[in-house]
Amino acid sequence: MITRDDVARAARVSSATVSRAFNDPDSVSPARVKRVMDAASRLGYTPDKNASALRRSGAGTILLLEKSRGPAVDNDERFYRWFYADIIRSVKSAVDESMLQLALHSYTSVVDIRAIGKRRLADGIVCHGMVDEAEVAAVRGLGIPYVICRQMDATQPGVNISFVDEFSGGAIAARTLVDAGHRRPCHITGSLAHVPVCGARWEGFASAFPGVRPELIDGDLGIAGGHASAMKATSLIKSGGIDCIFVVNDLTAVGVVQALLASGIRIPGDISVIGYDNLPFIGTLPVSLTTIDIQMGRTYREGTDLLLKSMKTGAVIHNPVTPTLVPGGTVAMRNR
Amino acid sequence: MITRDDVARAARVSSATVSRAFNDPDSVSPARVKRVMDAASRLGYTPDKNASALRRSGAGTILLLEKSRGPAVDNDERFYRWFYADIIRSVKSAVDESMLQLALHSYTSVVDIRAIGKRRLADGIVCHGMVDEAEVAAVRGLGIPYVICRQMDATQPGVNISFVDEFSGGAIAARTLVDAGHRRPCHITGSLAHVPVCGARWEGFASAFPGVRPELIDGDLGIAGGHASAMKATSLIKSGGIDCIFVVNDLTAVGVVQALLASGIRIPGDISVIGYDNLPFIGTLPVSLTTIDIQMGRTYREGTDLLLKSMKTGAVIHNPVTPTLVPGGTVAMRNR
DNA sequence: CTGTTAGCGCTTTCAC
DNA sequence: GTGAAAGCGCTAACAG
Repeated sequence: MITRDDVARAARVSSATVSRAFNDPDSVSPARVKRVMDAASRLGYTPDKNASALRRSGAGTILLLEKSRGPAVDNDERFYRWFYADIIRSVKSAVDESMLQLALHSYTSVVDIRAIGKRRLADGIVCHGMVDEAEVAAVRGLGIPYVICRQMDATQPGVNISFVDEFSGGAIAARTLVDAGHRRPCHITGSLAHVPVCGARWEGFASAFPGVRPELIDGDLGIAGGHASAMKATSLIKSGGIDCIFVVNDLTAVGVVQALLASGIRIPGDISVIGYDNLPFIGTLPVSLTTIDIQMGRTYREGTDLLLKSMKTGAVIHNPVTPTLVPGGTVAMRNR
Repeated sequence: MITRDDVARAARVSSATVSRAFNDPDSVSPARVKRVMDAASRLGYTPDKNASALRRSGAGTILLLEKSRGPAVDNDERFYRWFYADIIRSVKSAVDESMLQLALHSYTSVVDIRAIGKRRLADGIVCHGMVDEAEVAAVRGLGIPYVICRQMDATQPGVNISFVDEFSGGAIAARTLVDAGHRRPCHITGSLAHVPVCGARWEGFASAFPGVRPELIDGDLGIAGGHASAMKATSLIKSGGIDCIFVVNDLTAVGVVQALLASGIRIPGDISVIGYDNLPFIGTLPVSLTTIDIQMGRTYREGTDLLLKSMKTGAVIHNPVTPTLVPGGTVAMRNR
C-alpha cells in the first residue's frame, strides 16, 4: 500500500504539500505540483478515500436515494427497471471523478430521509425519481446538497433538479412527423389528467403542430389500453381523418401496433406510428418502432455532475435534458 | 454526530467495549452488550464506516465487479439488463448488514482486475456474470476473497461461485409438463453447441422425461429465430407428434408464440408452451406465458452472504440456486 | 472479560 | 508557499 508519505518522500516535499497538490493545486507552486504528480503516478498512488473522509469529518459519500420497493411491484415499475442499469452507471461514473464514494440508500418514509441528516450519512444526495412533495421538502430540509433526477420539472421554484424535458420530447415526436409530411395528427394516451408526464408529452406534441389540434384518444395506459384506443382510431384511419399517431409510451404503443396490424392496417403504409421511451421490448413487434429515447442516463449523469459542482459553489441546479429521436421503420414520408 | 465515545459514556463502559459489542458480541458479557446496544439505539449511534475501514487497514469495501459495456450494446444485452436492478439491490442489502460498503467497479481487461489488488480497493469481490477463464484466474490471483455470481456452475474446481442451476431449471420445465400429462415433448433452442446455458437447460429438460427423447429444434435465439423454429414445428403439432414445447428463453418464446398463433394453432389447446427467464416483455403477448424465473436476485444475495461469511472462515463457496416455476396460461392439463 | 493505548492515512490549522 | 503537528472515529494488541 502506497501512502501519501511515500509520495512525499519520493517528491522530496512534505506530506501536507502532497495533500494540497491533490486537493487544491493552485495553492502549491506549479513546479512542486508536477513533482508530486510525477512521483504519485510513478508509485501508483491512490488517495485513501476512507482516511480522507474521516479527516474531513464528512461522510465521503454521495447517496443515490430511492424509494424502497416492496415485493408488490406493479407492472409499470417492472418495465421501467430497464433504466436502472443506465442510471446507476451514470451516477457512478460521475462520482468516480470526485474524491467521494457512491452509496445506495432507500427509504420508505420521510422519517428515513430525516435520519440521513442526523447520521451524517452523505455529503450529497442524488434523488432517484422522487415526486412526492413531502419527500422533496424533507430532502431540502436536510441542509445537505442534493439534486433530484426525474422525468419532470419541479413544481416548486428553487428545487435542485435535473429532468427529462417531456414537453420537448412530445415536440420532437411532432416535428419528426411534420418533417415527414404529416398534417393530420392523433395522440393516444391514458390517464391524461392524472399523470403529469402524459400531460407534458401531449402538450409538447400539440404545441408543435401549428394550426392543427391533434385528435386525442385518452384511454388506458399499457398494452390492453393501447389495443382499445387503437380500435377507436381505426375508422379515422380508414377515412383519412388522421395520417399519424404518436403514442404516449412504448408499452401502450405495442398494443396499438398489434391491434392495427390485426385489423389489416399497414404501418407505415396507412398510418405512421411513433412511440416513446425506447424500451427494448419494442423489439418484440414485427415492425421496428420509431420512438423517442428519454435520455435517462444523461439526465442522471449531468445531474450528478452539477451536484458535485454545486457542493462547492452552492449554485441552484436546473437542468432540462432533451429526449432524442430513435429512427425506426414506422414513420413514412407523405406527399403534402 | 454521535461517536462511539458518547455511547461508551452513556453505557458506562470503555469505548473498546462498545467496539467489541458491535463487532464481536460474543467476547463481551451479555449484560454489557445489552447496555451498549440500548445506549446506542437511544442515542441513534451509527458506526462510522470510514473510520472503521481506516483502522482495519482494509478498503472497507465490497466490490461489485462487472465487465464494462461499451456504447455498442446489442439487443440481447439490453434485455438482460433488466436483471440489473435486482442484482444491485440484492448485493446491496447483503452488504448493508456488514460493516462494509458496496462499491461498483468495472473493468475492460485483466489488467484492470490486477490493479484492484495493488490499490487495496476491496476487501471482497462479487463478480457479476464473469465467464472468461482468464478473468476468473485474475480474480483468484488477487488473494482477495471473491465470489462469482452467474448463470452456470464453474468449469474449474475450487472456484467460489453462486450460480443459477440451469440444468435444474430445464428439469423443472419438464416436470411441469409431465405433471400436466404431457408425453411428447419438444425443445426449441438456438446455438445449442455454443451457448453453455442453452446446453444445460436442454440437458435438464431431457433428463426429466424418462423414456422419451424430446424433439429438438436448434435454430437461432431471439424473436426471429423463434418464429423460424416454430414454423418447423407446426407439422409435428398438427400430426400430434408433439404435445408441448419448452423454449430456451422468453425472447425466443415470444417469436414461437407469435408464429404459432399466426398459424392458427391454439395455445394451450393444441400445444402447451413454456418459456424461461421471466422477463416482463412476455406481457406483450396476447397469452400469459408460463415460464421459469431464474432467481437472479437470490443467486446474488446468497452469493454475497456467503462471501461475507467466507471472509472470516475462508470456506470455499459453491452455491447452486434452483429456478422457480412462474405459472401462466400456456400449459394445459392433458389426459394420458 | 475489560480498559488503556497506539495508531490507520489523511486534511487543516498554525507558524514560519 | 511550505512544513510540523494535531487529530477525525475507530480497532487491535496488550495488560490486567
